[in-house]
Amino acid sequence: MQKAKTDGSISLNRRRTGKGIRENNERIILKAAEVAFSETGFKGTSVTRIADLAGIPKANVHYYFPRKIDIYREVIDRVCQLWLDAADFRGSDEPETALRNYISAKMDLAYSEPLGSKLWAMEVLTGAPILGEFIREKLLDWFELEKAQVQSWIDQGQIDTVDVQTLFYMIWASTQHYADFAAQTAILNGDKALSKDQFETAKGTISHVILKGVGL
Amino acid sequence: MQKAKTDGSISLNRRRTGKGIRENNERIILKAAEVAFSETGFKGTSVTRIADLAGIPKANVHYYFPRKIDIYREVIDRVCQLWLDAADFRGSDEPETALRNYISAKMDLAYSEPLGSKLWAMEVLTGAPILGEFIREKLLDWFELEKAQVQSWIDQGQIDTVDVQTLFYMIWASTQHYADFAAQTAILNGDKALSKDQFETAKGTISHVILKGVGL
DNA sequence: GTCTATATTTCGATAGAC
DNA sequence: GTCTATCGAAATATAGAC
Repeated sequence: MQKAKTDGSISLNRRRTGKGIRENNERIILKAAEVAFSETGFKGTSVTRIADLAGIPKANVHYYFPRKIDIYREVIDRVCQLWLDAADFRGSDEPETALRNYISAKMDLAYSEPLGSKLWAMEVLTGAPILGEFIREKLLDWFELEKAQVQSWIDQGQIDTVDVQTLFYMIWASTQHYADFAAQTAILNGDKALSKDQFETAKGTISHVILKGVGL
Repeated sequence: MQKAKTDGSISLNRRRTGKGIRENNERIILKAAEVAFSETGFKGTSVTRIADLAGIPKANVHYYFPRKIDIYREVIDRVCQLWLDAADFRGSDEPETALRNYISAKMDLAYSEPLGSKLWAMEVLTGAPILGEFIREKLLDWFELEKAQVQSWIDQGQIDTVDVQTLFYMIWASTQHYADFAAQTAILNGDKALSKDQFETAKGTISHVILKGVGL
């Protein structure tokens, strides 16, 4: 979350003079851009909107990031990192623990990083013009390994015979739904964002259905 | 799909002279707009883009729909109709049949109307500025009835005790994933759109996991 | 590093000839 | 009903004074 600087110090929101200015302003801009892009996508977001959200003159935004696409790439890069840092199955050989931990980690991520999830969804909806490369070059290999693990559980009779890809998509879709469709779930929840307790309840039901659903 | 005219005839893609021109051109524009809006959302879509997709001069698009928002509302209205026309649980008192049919209907809809699903997702991602009203006024009531049906199954011990809202969200998310995240599933499928057979396989696994997951 | 002014393009929408 | 031309606003991006 925080960026280590070369001198070892950490820049937070506090404005600084000297060397930290660029780093600090870049972070503020990227934070604002994450909000804006997750709301209206790349084409639908103006640099003016990002500048306003960041509380920085538009010209300064261009000073740090010459073109809009430069901001977008940085923001998407961070989302890719979030995905790669998320839990995977390789930490456990035991399907019940592995699945439960994975679902829990994905739900926690949807709760703590909803903007990242929404950005991912927005990118894929628009045809994954930037994310496509990442999915092809990094996620694909990761996916093959994870699928192999689940397939081995099936081959050994530890879980039911299910389509492995579909199982992953169910977990991804169900957990990310709570970030991507938050506007909808809020309305259906009486115009109130879901509480942390409701997230935990949802996590419990998703875990129950998925685990029991594959025979655990 | 086809619109009945007052004279009883049907307009398809073929250009006509006389009374059918407006209706025919409006349909062509709406079809193009559905593609464009589902890709880049309302703000991110230009009237020029819609006109180009429709193969109609931009000025003509404005002749039929004075403002961009007029096109958008029409397209969203159709999506709302699709949702309401989709299957619900009230056709069956028996949970296994009801759930299986509902999942099947939602998967068929994701396959046959992916643009509608993507538009819905795009709208909700952008905060549901238009859909919000529909969700509040129509979907909410529908949802309460459906939830009550599922809750009665739980109360009568026909299915496991799960969070009913979460169960619905799992079904919606898992089925709509195949439309909304098609760009991603295609890449993970070797840069090839999923076949009808793969859709059926996915439908089978989703049904298996959901039904068994709630104790059926 | 900041910020006003501005160049250039694109966009939504309209006018008006045909 | 069609379509060229265009207006005014908004958007991306840059220049240049401070």
